[in-house]
Amino acid sequence: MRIFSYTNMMNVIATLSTLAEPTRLAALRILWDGGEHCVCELMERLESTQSRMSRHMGVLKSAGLVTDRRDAQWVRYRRNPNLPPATIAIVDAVIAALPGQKKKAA
Amino acid sequence: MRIFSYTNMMNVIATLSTLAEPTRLAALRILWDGGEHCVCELMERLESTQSRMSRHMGVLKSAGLVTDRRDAQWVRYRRNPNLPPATIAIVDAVIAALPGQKKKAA
DNA sequence: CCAGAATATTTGCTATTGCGCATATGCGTA
DNA sequence: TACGCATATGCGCAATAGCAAATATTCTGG
Repeated sequence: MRIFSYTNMMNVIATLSTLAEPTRLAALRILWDGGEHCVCELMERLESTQSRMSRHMGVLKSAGLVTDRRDAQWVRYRRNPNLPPATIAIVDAVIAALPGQKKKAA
Repeated sequence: MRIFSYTNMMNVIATLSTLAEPTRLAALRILWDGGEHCVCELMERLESTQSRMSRHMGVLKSAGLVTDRRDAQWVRYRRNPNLPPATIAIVDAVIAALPGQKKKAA
């Protein structure tokens, strides 16, 4: 396993493994709207634990998918505005594959 | 972690974790052309081991991404022709994100 | 039936991942 | 400074994934 141009292939792999976790994917989906969301909000909406949520956000962050900003006692996370198009395409496709939140039909 | 409509979300997660492995992703990329490829070929091209390659192909298969067919002493794998569009979109995006094999420019 | 090629699978092992719990840290206010 | 809220992190644990080596299985040709 040394032939492919790992240099970059591994970035893709990293992105994929980051996405391949329910809580993380759900969080990213929420952040994908571009807005800011604090850990506490995500925690509530995803019925997760403080430590778990924080940890997962850390993973998303170190994968470069999201950005954080300290605002008083909160930390606001949001979708990294500088993602490479290829990465955006992947996340878009993944989120599109998720079951929608079923708005009521007309 | 019980609120989201897991039923289907987990399928996406499964697909993602399947893709999140270098050897598997590289193999799928090869199979993505729609043609048939035996394990021995993949093994060679990816510089992998017999057991490793076989196992990874098994994972791709049980994830529903590929199909296999026995042909004499070989087993020919190929991209599952009946993938749901959403899955195809994901794999397309992922493969597009991989470093290309650099054809010589004009 | 036998030998050999191509695949699959079992086994034992190591590394990684996700979790909960407890604790630490940053920040605002009294 | 002390307290409380929001978030991060250290730690030990259980489950999972991936690997190599050995063995089993399937099929072909003789």
